[in-house]
Amino acid sequence: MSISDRKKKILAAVVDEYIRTAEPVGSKHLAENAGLGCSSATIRNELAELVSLGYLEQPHTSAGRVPTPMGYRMYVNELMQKQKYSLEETEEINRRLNQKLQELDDTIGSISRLASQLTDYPALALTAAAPTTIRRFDLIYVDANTFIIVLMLSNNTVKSKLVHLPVSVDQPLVQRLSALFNSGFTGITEDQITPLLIHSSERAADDSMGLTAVIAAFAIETLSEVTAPMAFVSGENRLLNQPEFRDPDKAHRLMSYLSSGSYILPPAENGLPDSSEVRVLIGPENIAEELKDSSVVIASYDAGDNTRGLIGIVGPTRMDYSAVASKLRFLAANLSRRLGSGEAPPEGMHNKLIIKKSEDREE
Amino acid sequence: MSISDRKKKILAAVVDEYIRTAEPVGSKHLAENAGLGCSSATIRNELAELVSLGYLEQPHTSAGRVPTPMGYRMYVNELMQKQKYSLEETEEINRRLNQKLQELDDTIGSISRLASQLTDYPALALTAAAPTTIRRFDLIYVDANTFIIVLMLSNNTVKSKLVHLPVSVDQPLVQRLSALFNSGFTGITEDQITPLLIHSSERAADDSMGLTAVIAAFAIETLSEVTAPMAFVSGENRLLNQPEFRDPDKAHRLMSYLSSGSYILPPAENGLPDSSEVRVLIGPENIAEELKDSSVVIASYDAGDNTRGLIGIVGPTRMDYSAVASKLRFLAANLSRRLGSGEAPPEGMHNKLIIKKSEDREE
DNA sequence: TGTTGGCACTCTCGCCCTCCGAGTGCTAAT
DNA sequence: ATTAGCACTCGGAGGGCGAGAGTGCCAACA
Repeated sequence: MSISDRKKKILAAVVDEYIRTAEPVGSKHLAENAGLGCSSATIRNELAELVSLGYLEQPHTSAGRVPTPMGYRMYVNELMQKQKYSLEETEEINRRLNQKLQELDDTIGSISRLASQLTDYPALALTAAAPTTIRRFDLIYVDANTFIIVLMLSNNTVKSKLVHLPVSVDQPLVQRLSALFNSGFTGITEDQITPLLIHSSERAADDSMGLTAVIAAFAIETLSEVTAPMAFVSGENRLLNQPEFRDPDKAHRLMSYLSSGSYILPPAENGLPDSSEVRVLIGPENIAEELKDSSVVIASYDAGDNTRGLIGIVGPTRMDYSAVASKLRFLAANLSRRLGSGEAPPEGMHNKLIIKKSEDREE
Repeated sequence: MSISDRKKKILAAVVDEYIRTAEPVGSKHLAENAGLGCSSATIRNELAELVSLGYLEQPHTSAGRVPTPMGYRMYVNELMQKQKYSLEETEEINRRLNQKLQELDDTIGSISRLASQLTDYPALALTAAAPTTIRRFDLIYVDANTFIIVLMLSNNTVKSKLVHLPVSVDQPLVQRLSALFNSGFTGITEDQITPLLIHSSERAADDSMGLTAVIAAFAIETLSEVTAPMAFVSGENRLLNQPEFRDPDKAHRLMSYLSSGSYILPPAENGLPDSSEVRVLIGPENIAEELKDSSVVIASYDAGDNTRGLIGIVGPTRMDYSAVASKLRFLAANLSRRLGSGEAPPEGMHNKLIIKKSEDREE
């Protein structure tokens, strides 16, 4: 069912105003400021209808109107004007994105921090699990009791580890193991590394000291670490800026849910949506009980290596959807461009001589 | 100046009770529950004196007494009874410590999370900067456009990185560079890697493609990363459990200070105290304005490699000093035992076949 | 001299009540 | 269909009141 054009205008004005002020908005105020050419009485009539249609509600008789989740939904779907960035803002975000990405480790954490700083809401970042294999295996002999394991993974990262041994090994054994793992353990996923495979390798290498097991364990651990979905939340405390979270208990409930790191996305979103579209989950549309009266805005980006990452912003239902959505869209698009696309990730920028470490944190 | 024995008992009782209830404590209540054999009137007299001595104060006439920072200081220095753990608790902490340390990366984060969980206050973890050098350099040739840099550091960790090149290199060059770096760049600290050194190496290696600069940049970056003091905060939201932070603004101020990651320790503590003693900073003893009416409990531990780490707990001045201090002491002692002590860190436990990943997060 | 019970006093907190104003719904006029 | 006017409603701020907790002081007592 469609509603009149003027109703839409009024609804949009109500949502905009409520987002700005967090206070129920009345007919008179609307008539004066919203610039639609009619009097407060007319608007009152329209408002009454919007209430009975379910788009608005009144906290109590004779307070102004407040959008319902359905009202927000309509706003997000049809009425919201997409925000464009000025050149300076774009510049600013880009600059900070660059800065963040230079701190190459903990990328996911930086992204979520950046998103939170930009929007002034709590942010979360997730990465999906992606099947990863070992592409290359190296063992570096250091001394009789020490060697280094170096794994090059199919996602073009390298993991390494120092191993101290209670027993001593000789260089030939290390080389033998290296060759063996390179042929037997590359190109397979974590669950293909079976005890059987380990055992047979052990015999093939003539390894009586359990080295094989140690190396295999590191391989398994590394793969499971890389494969595991990761979650990161930051800026939880920004919730306290929002009037709807002035109640410390309420704030605490949501904050500890957020930092618990266990999000439940609605089934539809579960597979980390492919499109670079921004999704909005309003109040009861969320599955998690703790989010039932909050909203979440999610964007996904191409993290390279067939993986999609996800950035989300959490806030009250009265969230500035327009601003948040466009910021998230921008961020996701840029991340995709930088991280994603094809086999060879743009290592280029890491190769440059980057000495200065940026030390800025939140605020 | 020393105070009478009974005054001390009473002061201790007041602090204990106030820590428990967060409410001013009155003479009658004290007479009935604190088990010192005298009447409320006597206690009133003593309380009045304690007030004039500066150990206690009254929020207003005819409310109970509340400890002043000076009162807490006395409590912490002399009156507080050190809490002993039951066997089960010790067991429990040990179990979780084991679990945490198995997730070998992000140790500092895990420690702070664990501390926060144990105490139910926000926790922070810091590591001091320690001079670190490169002990060994390896370059692994992958293909004409790709090689891996592997650095073994003086703190017995290994860092590695994949480098993609726009130009192609041959294996001999890579080997030449490897040898060169091994002789020229090991055993020196970050600031000894000068442009001059890089330049002369470049010529020595006959490297016309700037590879030397790339590798040197990684060395510098890695060293500065490892050397840099790190900070980590977790459980900020637990502040909201404390009645003194029911005011969202107050809570927000402190929380955002905490997550800003810039602590200022009093000069005395600045060098990360050597002793494994636990320090308590009460209210105004803190330098940072934001901490003036909160307290911080700090313990330091031997993180190996001549580095000391620091764990801190932040809470209201009415903090359960006794419990927090003993938990922190226990944690620090255990960490020292596991991480610290001498040249060869106990890698042993990492060598074991650890496959199960623990997935618990906060709460 | 130190301790105790008694008593009047003080101050906060929670409660209720009232009043004010913003905003509504309805009706009659345009 | 829109508007102006009007009576009505309801939440929130502000003021007054009473209860209760806790004190300080005093006089009596060991």
